[in-house]
Amino acid sequence: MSRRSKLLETFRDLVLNEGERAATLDAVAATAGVSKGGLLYHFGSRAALVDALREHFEQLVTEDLERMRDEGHSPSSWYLRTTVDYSSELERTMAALVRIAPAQEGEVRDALRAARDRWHQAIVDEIGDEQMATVIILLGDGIAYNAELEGGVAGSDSRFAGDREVEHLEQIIAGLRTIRNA
Amino acid sequence: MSRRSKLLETFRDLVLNEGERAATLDAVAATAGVSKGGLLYHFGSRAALVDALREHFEQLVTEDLERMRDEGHSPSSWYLRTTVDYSSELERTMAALVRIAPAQEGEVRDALRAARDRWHQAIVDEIGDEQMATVIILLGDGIAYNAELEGGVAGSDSRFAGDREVEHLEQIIAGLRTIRNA
DNA sequence: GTCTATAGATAGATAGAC
DNA sequence: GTCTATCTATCTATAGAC
Repeated sequence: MSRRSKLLETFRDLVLNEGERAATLDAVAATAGVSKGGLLYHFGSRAALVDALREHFEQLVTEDLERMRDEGHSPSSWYLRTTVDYSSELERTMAALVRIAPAQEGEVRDALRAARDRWHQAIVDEIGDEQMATVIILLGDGIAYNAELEGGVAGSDSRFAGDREVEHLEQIIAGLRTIRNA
Repeated sequence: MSRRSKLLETFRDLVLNEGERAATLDAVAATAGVSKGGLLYHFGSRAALVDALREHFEQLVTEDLERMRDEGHSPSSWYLRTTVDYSSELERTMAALVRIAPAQEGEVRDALRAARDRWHQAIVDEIGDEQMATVIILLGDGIAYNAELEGGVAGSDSRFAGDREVEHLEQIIAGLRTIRNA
């Protein structure tokens, strides 16, 4: 991994683990084992770190949707199952952006909204039901929220954000679609 | 409203509107129209502001549950309908605590978890179905997440967090419970 | 209770050596 | 590309006048 990527990952993890306030240039540099000058060579300002994180997120979302399509996954199932994997790069990057969004100009929030709408559309295309698609998106957001509350443990079997929970959700959604299609 | 309450509210709104990073003692004092010394008389440190916000949240949750019970509301419906009202003191206080949670000791996260579990239990007591109760909690969390993404507009008719959306959710949940009870 | 003044630490960022 | 040194602004917090 390039040094630049390593620094961006360190920034992201500090935002997630210690909060936006603790993710200072000093902290990023020290955690990544580099001097502040070294960090500032790759990212000329703190805002540049945020920008790079957003750009990385947009790329990850595109890759996620491409992979979903190329491997022929069901969008609704794919969305719930990838959302629950809080250890993935996509989920961690998105969670970090959600944290810092209010302090940023509109671009970060725009990127988050755009990603949500792309997933929503993919699910609508699959199941042809706007409201059910919204339910699935909301459930995914709820899972992510609760995963964060538990400290973001990957593969957790928490009552609110575990693997088993997703299986229950899928059964419930399957039941729902049955009655709505009847 | 007491000056102390006014200052706490200002801190909370700064966290929500500008982010944790911008909610400094200087900013709180200036926004509330008081000097920094005046602020520090009421809250001896920044940590004291966070503590007071958490205590206020715990009290609001208790009042919310008492009101729900005393007025005889359906817990699942009450939860979804109060969650969508992003302008309420409870929702704003909770959202602010979610923002600052990672930077805090365990107490803030404990309070958030405890509140979630109290609402979950109330819904389980109503509908007698653990998994459906979890679905309702997750939908509520998803609504809150999306309300934040839209800037927390009260009474919004957003596709993801509006009043009409909650009516759809309630119809869907009602349908679900019908088939699960059959 | 509220203020001003100020201390001491830390923030983001620049300059220039290597 | 990475470092040290340093500047300036801002942050939390204290002291003490009113």
